[in-house]
Amino acid sequence: MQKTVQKRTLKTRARLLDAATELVSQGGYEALRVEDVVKSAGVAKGTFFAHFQDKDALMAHLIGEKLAAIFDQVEQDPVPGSVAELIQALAPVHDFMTSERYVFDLLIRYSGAAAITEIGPIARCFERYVRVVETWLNTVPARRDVTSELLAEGVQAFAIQAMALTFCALHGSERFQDRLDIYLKAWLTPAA
Amino acid sequence: MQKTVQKRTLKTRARLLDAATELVSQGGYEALRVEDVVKSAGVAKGTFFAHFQDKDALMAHLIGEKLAAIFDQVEQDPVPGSVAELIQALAPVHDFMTSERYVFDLLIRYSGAAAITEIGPIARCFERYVRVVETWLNTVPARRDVTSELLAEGVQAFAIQAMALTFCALHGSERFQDRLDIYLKAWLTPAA
Amino acid sequence: MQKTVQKRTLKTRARLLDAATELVSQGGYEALRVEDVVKSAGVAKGTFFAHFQDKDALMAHLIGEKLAAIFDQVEQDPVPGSVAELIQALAPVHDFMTSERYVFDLLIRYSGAAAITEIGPIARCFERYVRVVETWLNTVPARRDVTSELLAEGVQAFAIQAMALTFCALHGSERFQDRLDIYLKAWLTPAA
Amino acid sequence: MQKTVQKRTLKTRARLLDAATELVSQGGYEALRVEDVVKSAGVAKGTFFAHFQDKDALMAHLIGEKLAAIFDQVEQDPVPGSVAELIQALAPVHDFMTSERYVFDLLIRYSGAAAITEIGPIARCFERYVRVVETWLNTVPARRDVTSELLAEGVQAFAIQAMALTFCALHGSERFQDRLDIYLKAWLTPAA
DNA sequence: TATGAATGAGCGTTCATTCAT
DNA sequence: TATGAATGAACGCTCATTCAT
Repeated sequence: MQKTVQKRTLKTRARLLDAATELVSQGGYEALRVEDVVKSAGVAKGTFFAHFQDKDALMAHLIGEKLAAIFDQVEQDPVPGSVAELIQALAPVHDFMTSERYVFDLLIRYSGAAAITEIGPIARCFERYVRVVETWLNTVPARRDVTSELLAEGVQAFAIQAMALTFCALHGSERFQDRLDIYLKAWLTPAA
Repeated sequence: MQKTVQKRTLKTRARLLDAATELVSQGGYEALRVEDVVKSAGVAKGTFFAHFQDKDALMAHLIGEKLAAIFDQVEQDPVPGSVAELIQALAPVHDFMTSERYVFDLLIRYSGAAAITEIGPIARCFERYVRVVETWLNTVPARRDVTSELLAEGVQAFAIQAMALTFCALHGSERFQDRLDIYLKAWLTPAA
Repeated sequence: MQKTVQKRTLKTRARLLDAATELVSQGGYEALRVEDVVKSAGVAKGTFFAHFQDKDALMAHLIGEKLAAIFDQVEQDPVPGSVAELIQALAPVHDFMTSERYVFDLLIRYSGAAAITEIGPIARCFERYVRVVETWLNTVPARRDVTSELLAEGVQAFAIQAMALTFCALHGSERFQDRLDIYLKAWLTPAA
Repeated sequence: MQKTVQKRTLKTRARLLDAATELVSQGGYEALRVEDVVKSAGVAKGTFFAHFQDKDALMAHLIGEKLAAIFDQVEQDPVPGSVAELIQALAPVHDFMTSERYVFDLLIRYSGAAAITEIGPIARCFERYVRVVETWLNTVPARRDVTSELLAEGVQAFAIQAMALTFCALHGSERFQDRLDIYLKAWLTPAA
């Protein structure tokens, strides 16, 4: 009996997520409204909040899920052997992160966001970002005087910096990848 | 004739800003209400929106102004001679930036925010951040194989990274300055 | 389940209407403020707009309701037996219609106003006006060469004409009823 | 010197009227904004109110002017010899009056409107309407047991009734002229 | 779990009109 | 006469979230 209930619960949750995903694919993340989600899923508004703490939780779930899928793909690609290849390998991640100003802001906001007990899906993605880059640094020529983890965190910091400047009228025209390339060469390359 | 008009305009604008500043000093940025501002300034609501595009524009102005004042102060302090001193010198800036979650979010949101034609006050502050650090790098021991500007941009990137983690349940407990210290030592010190 | 919900909805709507009616009785229609209505009804502003498209919709409802009540009363009065008595019988209706310039304007504006699918409450009242007069024409001596409905529509046309002139500086002094009397005698009386 | 001033005054007034007329021809009466008028005329807002009591005064002027021009034309057309021809002859007037709901409402509102000392341009038009029809009634077969003026006023009343029903969802589909034809035949024709 | 009406605080807007210069 | 910044009182709206059923 409990299983039956759980099944129904999961089904409702799935319907909400499906509806939300569909709506996002049509109008983007920023325009997503809880009302539209529940209408599209065919449930009542209250039901939504029985499944998600709040709208941000849904948002984080959707974006986290999407990023996880992107990382899954990225990790199947060939391992980069140079800074340029590393940037290229991360391109799908960065593209998504800058696909909407709203998405970027939310990612930053939740970059470290975690409830006290549970790590949020977005925080997990940033962790994964670091983990993946850390692994790649075994094959990418880089300085060895600091830990790979620190280097990877730096890559993330520089990527965020470059992405932020993408949205800036002053620097928007400069290419994101070119900028990141300069940053990462300086960060990763051992000073001769 | 034109001057007369401008004088009145400037006076009204000043009254709005003064009122807002006073209110912020009492209740913080997040709690600021447009209605309170106009009431306190003794002007009509319509007048507010004749002076500021929207509430965010006022917010950006206030925060930009505040940061400018902080930089004015910081630039009068002794020039730092080490990474540790550099972090210390920037402390007022970072403290303000992390004083309210709301402030940090708004800063990130408007970090590159600028209408196509005019640079926003916050974007200007981030520029100044880089400029100031760039100057300091003349007296702080740092690698010289890349431009000071690039190094300064990196300092900003790492500071933002460290600040973002400040708000994170996972890393909140670690001291912001310790984290930044590690980052900047790795970034600025020439890899042997 | 559906019934339960409807009951609450109806109750809220009734509270809004009661509050509005009370406020109108104190300060008239023109002075009615949405904010006062919701405050007095003890509901949220958002709730108001969930029940009424906009302020005008409430206004139309209130005025329609009031007119309906007046007609209810009028229809219980003795059936008129002459043009003079007909005018007298309609007096409560005309009095209300000219009680406030605002009311008259709104009546005209919504006299035919109806969403494409639903007939507005005011349009319904104008229909009722014709219906009632039509009935009376059985007992009021009048020409019989045209339908009673046509005659009744004419009575309405002349009443509006006379009411409009009531608000006119040129004719305001002339008595509404005298003017209407002249019109209706000419309209209803069979030309000898 | 006084003449010079007057000339300038008239010029400014003319520019305001020209600008307003042009804007109306583009966007209709309802959408006309004082701000657009002054901008287009190249004068300050305050200047507008030095020339027109208020916006309604401009509106009344514009519409009155337009109607006067229409009557000028109408009076040059052949004198009607029947009810049908009378309706046809008035068609340009009625067309304009129903061209915009806003125009119709304003006409009704000011149908009798006149400041205590000066008759408004719209009131004048309604007077002219009656005068013109009154004249025509010499050549149109009509009852003679009441004054032509009364008959003409009735024509106006029925025209307004028919126009109002034009805007009504219930009767909008029925043709205005057919309706008016029925009304006027009953009104003008001596009851046998 | 599900329902969905109700909440609620505040933002942005409107735009004719006024008034000090 | 001309100027145009300022007025001002509502209105309409937003929309995530709550809660009684």
